[in-house]
Amino acid sequence: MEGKSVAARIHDAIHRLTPAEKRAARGLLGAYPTLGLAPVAEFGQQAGASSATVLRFVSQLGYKSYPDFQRALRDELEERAKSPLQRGQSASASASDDNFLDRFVSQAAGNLRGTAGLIPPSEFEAVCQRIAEAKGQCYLGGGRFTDFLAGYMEAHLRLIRPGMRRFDGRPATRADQMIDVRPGDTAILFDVRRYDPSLLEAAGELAARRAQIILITDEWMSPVSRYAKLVLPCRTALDRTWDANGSLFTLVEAIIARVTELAWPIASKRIGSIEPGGVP
Amino acid sequence: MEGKSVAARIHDAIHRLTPAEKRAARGLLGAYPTLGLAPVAEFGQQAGASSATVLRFVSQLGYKSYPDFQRALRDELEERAKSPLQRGQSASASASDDNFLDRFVSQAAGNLRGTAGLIPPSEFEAVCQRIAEAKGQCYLGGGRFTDFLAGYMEAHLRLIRPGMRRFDGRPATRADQMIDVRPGDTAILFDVRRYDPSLLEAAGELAARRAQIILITDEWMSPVSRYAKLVLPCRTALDRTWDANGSLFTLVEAIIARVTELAWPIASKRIGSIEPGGVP
DNA sequence: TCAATACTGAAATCTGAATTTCAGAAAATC
DNA sequence: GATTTTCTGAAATTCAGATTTCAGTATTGA
Repeated sequence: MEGKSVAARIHDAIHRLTPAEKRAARGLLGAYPTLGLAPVAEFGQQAGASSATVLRFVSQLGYKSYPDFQRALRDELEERAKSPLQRGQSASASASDDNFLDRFVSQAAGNLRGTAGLIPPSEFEAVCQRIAEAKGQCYLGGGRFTDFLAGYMEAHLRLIRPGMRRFDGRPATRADQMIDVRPGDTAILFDVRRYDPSLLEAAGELAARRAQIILITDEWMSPVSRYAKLVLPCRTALDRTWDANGSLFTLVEAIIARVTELAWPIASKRIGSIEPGGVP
Repeated sequence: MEGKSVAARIHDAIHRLTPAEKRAARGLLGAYPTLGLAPVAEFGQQAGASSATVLRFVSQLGYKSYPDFQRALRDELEERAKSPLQRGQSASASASDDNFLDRFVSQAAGNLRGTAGLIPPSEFEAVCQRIAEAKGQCYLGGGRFTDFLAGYMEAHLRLIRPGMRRFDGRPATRADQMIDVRPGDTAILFDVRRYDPSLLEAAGELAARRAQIILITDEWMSPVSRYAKLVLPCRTALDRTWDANGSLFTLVEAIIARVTELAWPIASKRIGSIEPGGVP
């Protein structure tokens, strides 16, 4: 009884319902689930029944209160949003059936699109400008796996601006590097679940030293966000055991590209001085 | 101003928001639109802000009350439910116009799709099986930037199978590690342009020692392919100065996922012995 | 036709959620 | 480093919406 969808409960209960209650049921099924998320009075009006009737209807469904019923609807909605395959079953189902790579890739593409929706353009822009300004030092660090993203990012940004530094190795050595951190410095941290406690600690220390923290994380939001000035959350969910960090990687590349654009006057000189052939 | 989606209003307003209000904004974007349909108190708690802050956030968005804001969300939801087919075009058409991140991301998604088309399923499968078999050693290495991909891949595969080794550091030290290579070993090499001459050299050496080379490269095909048994080319083209390696990264994750699947009987034991909590 | 019963919605009540206030904390500015 | 300003959440207040009551209306069965 507990884990049943509201729609299913309606179907179970419909024969027990009185005429006015049935109107409520029909109304809800017709505008599902939005009508149920409205206040009782509106629900009633839309469905052609009184508030009292709607309430009786909801209680017939087995919910002990109207808010309780609404919570169930919200949970359902959330559930549906999370599952990656709610639309286009025919198209994607046939394509994905046999081919692992195709299926994986289309999920990754979905995460990418989701990420673009999750990050406000102005937030992205603010991050890039902060990096391109090249004021003070810019530190980078990540967790067990994400550390490689930090490394990749550093390898690129190093070419573009001075003052890039990476927290290398284990928490122990981190403390040494902290002493150099000064107010106004920037720190780019990567943290996805399961979130790294030592990184949280490091973030606290950085915040205490007035460094501005840029956090790149997943949709469940690392606790580091507490200390971060700017947060870029990425969609990483996958229908398998582990999450996928591809969206973080692409975000990193987007940042690199944008920062390069912004800092071009300086960057072009730096790059030119390294690669005598010039820039392709 | 009237007919604007809530998400759009958030994007407009986000730079005016205070830190705590931004937490509310991100919380909502992360669980859109369900969180906004919950009572203020719950919204606040979920997003890590107080009710008062959530209210201020909502009013920044231009709604004169919380119920008013919720009505807007419900209307949007209803709208979306009514027209199941014309999602996307209005959103993506206007978005790609001015928005750097969206544009970048949609190119990256295109590369992803292109990559799936470029790689024959059988080739992909062969690579994964080769790795999952776990016969002999498996070496990893890459160029200046792609080395981080090798690192990322190793960090994961290390959990799944024994015998993972990474070529660390500069060409000089590489020679040392070569002496351990035996016939039947596997080497996974990453090489995108401009192709790394030292990697080509290493590949030659590996081939001479009868190691089987798996090459992950771009669509212009590294010269290493000369020595490789299996080649996975990825689309990396971009309409800007540099190429994007996001598709390589996602390919790496796809391989990891598939290998995990194939090697599950062994992998689950290994992982269980490291993380006492077991696999999520 | 007349009870007897079930159903319904208007109005009263009452609970719980939205809103406002305010004092302390944090950040920015000088 | 001190001062001003802004930001924030806890607590008080207000208000809207959920719940209950009850009288009127429809329905059923004799």
